[in-house]
Amino acid sequence: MVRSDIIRGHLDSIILRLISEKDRYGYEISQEISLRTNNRFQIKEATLYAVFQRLEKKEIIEAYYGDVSHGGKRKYYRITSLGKAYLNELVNEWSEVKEIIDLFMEGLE
Amino acid sequence: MVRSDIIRGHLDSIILRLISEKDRYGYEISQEISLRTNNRFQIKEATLYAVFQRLEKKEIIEAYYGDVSHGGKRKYYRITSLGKAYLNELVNEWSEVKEIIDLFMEGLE
DNA sequence: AACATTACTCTGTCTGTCAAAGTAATTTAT
DNA sequence: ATAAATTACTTTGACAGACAGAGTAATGTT
Repeated sequence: MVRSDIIRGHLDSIILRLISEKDRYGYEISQEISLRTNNRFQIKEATLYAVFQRLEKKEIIEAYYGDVSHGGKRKYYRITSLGKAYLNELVNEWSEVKEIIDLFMEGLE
Repeated sequence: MVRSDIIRGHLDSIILRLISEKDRYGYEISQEISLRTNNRFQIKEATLYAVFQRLEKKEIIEAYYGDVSHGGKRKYYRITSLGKAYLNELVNEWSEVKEIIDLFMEGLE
């Protein structure tokens, strides 16, 4: 299980990526992250909803209410065009971050 | 220039790596980071000295005073054996983090 | 003498993450 | 039928890491 303070700062990217594939709701995203990472990383509920608030405020995502199929009322999020541009930036930033940190981590494995 | 909140959490790794090469003092580390990253990343002074305090408290590094060659009195840091083990963990953690984030970022470049 | 550079320290602030506790609806087990 | 589990979202308060800004002090340059 990876420490969350090491993933810190990349949550926007992860969540945005999932929403960019298709509209999703919170609980679904949390499940999907656990699934895709094989439980090597799990996002905490409080964190997830804090990210939503932040991204919605910046108009990177927008919300609408969906079905009440299993349990509580689902709140879906879709990515805006601003959000798509932002995600693109984040992807580029990630390659640069990898390069930079690798500069220091290489030769030690 | 990479945002610092995206490097956040990796500063211990970067700094420890530099100290593990040879004993170093703060100002030197700050210069070395700028140099190696070609100014794509610069550590802020306040942050650097905060990292030192944290790592010293955990007995991952230890300090001693050195020359007063150019300007202020230099405070050198060396890595402890505990620190070497810790750095090793951090290196492994970094490969895992890369894998995990890449899971989400791939197919978008 | 004045200024730039080297070198470290401290205080207060901001932001992201999270634990904990709560609300509410639906499904499953007894 | 009803208790328990699961699905689903929200809010509050706390904590840790990063940083701006201001300060101290010695040496080197003009």
